[in-house]
Amino acid sequence: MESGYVTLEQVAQHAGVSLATASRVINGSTRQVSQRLREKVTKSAQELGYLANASAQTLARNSSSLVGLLVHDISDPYFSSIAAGVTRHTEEQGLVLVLGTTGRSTQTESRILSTLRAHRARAVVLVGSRSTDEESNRRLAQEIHLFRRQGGRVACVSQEGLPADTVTPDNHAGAADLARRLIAQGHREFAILAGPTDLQTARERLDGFHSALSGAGLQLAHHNVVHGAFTRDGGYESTRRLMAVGTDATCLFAVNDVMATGAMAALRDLGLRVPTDLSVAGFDDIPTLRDLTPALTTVRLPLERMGEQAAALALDGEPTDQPRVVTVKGEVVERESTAPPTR
Amino acid sequence: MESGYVTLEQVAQHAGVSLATASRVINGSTRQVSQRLREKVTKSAQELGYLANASAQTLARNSSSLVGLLVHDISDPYFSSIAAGVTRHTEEQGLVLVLGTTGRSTQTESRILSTLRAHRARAVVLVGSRSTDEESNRRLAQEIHLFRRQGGRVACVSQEGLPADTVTPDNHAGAADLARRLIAQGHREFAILAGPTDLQTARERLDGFHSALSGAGLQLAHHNVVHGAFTRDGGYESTRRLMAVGTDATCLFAVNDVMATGAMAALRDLGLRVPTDLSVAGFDDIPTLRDLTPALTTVRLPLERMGEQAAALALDGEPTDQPRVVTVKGEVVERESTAPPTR
DNA sequence: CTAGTCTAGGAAAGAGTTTTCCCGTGGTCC
DNA sequence: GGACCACGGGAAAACTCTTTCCTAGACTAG
Repeated sequence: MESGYVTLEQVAQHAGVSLATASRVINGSTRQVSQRLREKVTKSAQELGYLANASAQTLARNSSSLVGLLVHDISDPYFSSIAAGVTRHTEEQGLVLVLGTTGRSTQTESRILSTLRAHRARAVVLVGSRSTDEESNRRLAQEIHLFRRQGGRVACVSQEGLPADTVTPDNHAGAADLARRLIAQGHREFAILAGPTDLQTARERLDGFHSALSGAGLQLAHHNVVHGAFTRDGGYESTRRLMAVGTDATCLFAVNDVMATGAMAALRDLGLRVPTDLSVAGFDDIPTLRDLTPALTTVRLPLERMGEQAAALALDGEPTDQPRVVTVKGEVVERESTAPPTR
Repeated sequence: MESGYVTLEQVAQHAGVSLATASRVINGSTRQVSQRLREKVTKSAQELGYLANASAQTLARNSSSLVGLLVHDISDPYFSSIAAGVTRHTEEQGLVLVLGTTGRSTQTESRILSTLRAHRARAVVLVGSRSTDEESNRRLAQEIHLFRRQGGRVACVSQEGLPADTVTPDNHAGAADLARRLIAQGHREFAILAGPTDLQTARERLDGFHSALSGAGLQLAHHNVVHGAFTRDGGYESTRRLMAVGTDATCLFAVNDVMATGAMAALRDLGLRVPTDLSVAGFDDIPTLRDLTPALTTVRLPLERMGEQAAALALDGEPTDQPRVVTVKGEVVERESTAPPTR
């Protein structure tokens, strides 16, 4: 009681039983322990303030209660929403969540993954779109393989293609739905903030939007597609570039909400009104951004639920041989940031 | 290489040295190892793909590389901003961040704290205002004491009064500064969304605002102070209640930005314009909310830096006997959500 | 009544590191 | 040349659990 730690041995001694018995009582193993001893042990543990040493348990069991969560940037509301879902699920199960932020560096990602491996983490949830760079995908797949071989489980959010269970939004369909709704509003000329060229999610959304336009017999002018960072500032900057050369578009589609936010700020700074001068639409429906004015027309994704589902894929049930893929449909939400074109 | 894990013993064998030597090479202990053996060991480790078992290390060293971070709700941008700072600092040091979300329950908070204790976490950063409930504060202080006794270090953000290093915003001064600026704009009648009654941060901001008003010879009518949840929806709901009974205020101060966001939404729904019909001010200057329109007048806190500082307090240097307190000044940022009153 | 089965308890063998302690070698100083 | 020291290396203890294996006793069946 006095100094430092109370060990199970001390509890056993205090209760007058063997170490084995004490262990069986405390963690409730398969083996039975008589009511009498059971009480003695719990009472002793209580009195001494015993707290099991988690690393010793991990070492002995060769399996820990750690679950990893890898995101690009936790202060981005997209990631923090998903993180909230993952946390909820892990905490319900009494597991411990380890948060790793990669800052979009695949190197950091691999490093953290191996740290998790060192900790014998039970599972890891990878969030954030993969790049289309083959080399780094291969390296990541290798790390995942190692993680797996040690008995760890892996689930991904929004990055199909990796050898792991995945919950992914139907980016293509969502963007196509959105495009059709915008066309229905009367728009014919579109500009797109397409994000980075090497980001799968961004590409799928671009493709989906594009194919719906084609389906409606509309062209997308090359100069109306602007690439840039997948962030608020990326959206701002891309919009400035777009408007600098000028555009004939009546509607601007940013492939995610944070970019759309940047776009709206840029337009405001340029003295343009949304949606009067230009309609703006996004993708994700980030909860924190719902209070923007004008409210953003976007494609709603149940981000928190997606996090929960990913955690469930990684933690519940038995591991499967074939990677499972849960596809989440996005739902178009029309708000004030888009309106029929005035010209 | 084939099955499961590579242990240090295997590395030692492969290199033809003792376990002790291998250990000394890999972790770079105080003891010297000859260049010759050093190379042999690193080469073997490399070849075999050795990765140290973190729990075994923790057990042997009786100190882990885990750092805890406790927040109320990670999807709240206030917390995720701070979390970003904490992550940055911990990852720089090669430490592993454990994220716990308490959902504002002190019980959950204690539970997570003891889990961290079980893991021999090196430090923990507690974020989020303490309640003014004495009983739960006492329990928390007790947990902190236990954590400390095991060699763990504790730092807090925004919750002075606990026996731990703290970085805290100067809520009183910030709110008072804001009040004076608003008075200078010409406002005389204020309404306040004061948050929960038992939240220290909320109370300090209310007090600071209030004392600046008194200093200017202004009264704050009782019916113009509304209490409610510290969240966006709390702000919305409080505003609805305030407006339902009617107010003579020309300016509404919400004690944090997310509440202010809710307030603006409520006013919009009521058909009132900000700032024409009513000015609105907040506190925190949440980065994600900077794109609201009208842009929010608020008190800027360097949230990410505060997170870093807290992590630094908990990790760098030697533990001190006396709790250190770092006070962060907030800076008033005037934006479009406040304007001189029109009546 | 004996052989066989089941049960609860304990001793001890791990799990993979770190670290202490011991030993031999080689150098330095009178 | 002997006493002392510094240094690099290894054997083994320590860290705290879980779990296997063993044993003694109780019970059941024939």
